[in-house]
Amino acid sequence: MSEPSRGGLRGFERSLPMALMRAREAVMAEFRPLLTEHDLSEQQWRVLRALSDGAGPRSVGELADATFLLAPSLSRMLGTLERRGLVTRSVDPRDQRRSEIAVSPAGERLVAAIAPRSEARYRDIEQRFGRADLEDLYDLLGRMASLGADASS
Amino acid sequence: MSEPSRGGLRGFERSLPMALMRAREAVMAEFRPLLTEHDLSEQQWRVLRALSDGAGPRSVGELADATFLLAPSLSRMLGTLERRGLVTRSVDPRDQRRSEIAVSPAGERLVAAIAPRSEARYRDIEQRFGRADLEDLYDLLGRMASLGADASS
DNA sequence: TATTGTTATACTCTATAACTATA
DNA sequence: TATAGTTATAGAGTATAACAATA
Repeated sequence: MSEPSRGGLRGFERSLPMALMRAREAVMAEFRPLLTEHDLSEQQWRVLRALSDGAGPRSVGELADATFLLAPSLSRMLGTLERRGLVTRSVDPRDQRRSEIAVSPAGERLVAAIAPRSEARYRDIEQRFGRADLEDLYDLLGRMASLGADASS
Repeated sequence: MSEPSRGGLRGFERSLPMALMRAREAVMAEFRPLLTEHDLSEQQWRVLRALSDGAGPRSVGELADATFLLAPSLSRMLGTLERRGLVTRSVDPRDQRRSEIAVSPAGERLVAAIAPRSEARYRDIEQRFGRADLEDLYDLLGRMASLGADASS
């Protein structure tokens, strides 16, 4: 039952990055219109979402790690979001090299405006996909994400 | 057991797009060095991989759908890959508006050079992750990808 | 001397629209 | 008149390096 070899390479359907991308695209198709409506790119939404996580302000570096954005991209984007009044930047008093990034009240209102409709989409997905299967998926994805965490080679 | 509401929004760890992205980044971290070594971007590799799928030549539109690239991006990229001698473009005789895109022999050699090391990474992932769990993951991802296929609303 | 964040630079990809040539 | 592909254009993100301020 192993895949036929095509130049020694598995079929495109068995490419793990592609399988993850196809699933992500299908999910994003549910959410993207919501973001477009509020003039937010996926990346900008990742930043706002990370900052609304309840953990409070974060440094640029921490935010970059959490959102998979490079520091220079993030730095420029924070300028844009700051000019739109959605986030604030302030110097960390304990280490003046650091910036503390936080969501502004206007940013919180924007997130609060999107949240209920986002959650409605989640309920819809959960209903169509099945709650238990969704839990399994989160579990497997979490394990896959931490695969390399202990790689020694 | 439901997540605490943060402005009505689930925590960042329970974001499905982010869970998919974290998993994909972890997987790509295994493969990216291999591509960089051969001066291929992720997107270029997707195209070569799709074309090496055993199904033979494809139109630009079919390729765009398969790789999640927009036609203009793909069109420019095919020019690059053609100049590098990795793909060929020829007019479909039955419909002269269409281009038939195929991998060249040099492209096949490049894929064949990458394939064994790629497959070795897969074996490593399968070993660390577990074969059965990997099957489950593929299965769930496939179902998630086809979620919207029958959406009526 | 190392780290944090920003700026500089070049390139790739995204996204939309306009255009060419076929159908 | 519609479709397939390309070209044009603007903008956003990726990636590296260089830089300023601070530690």
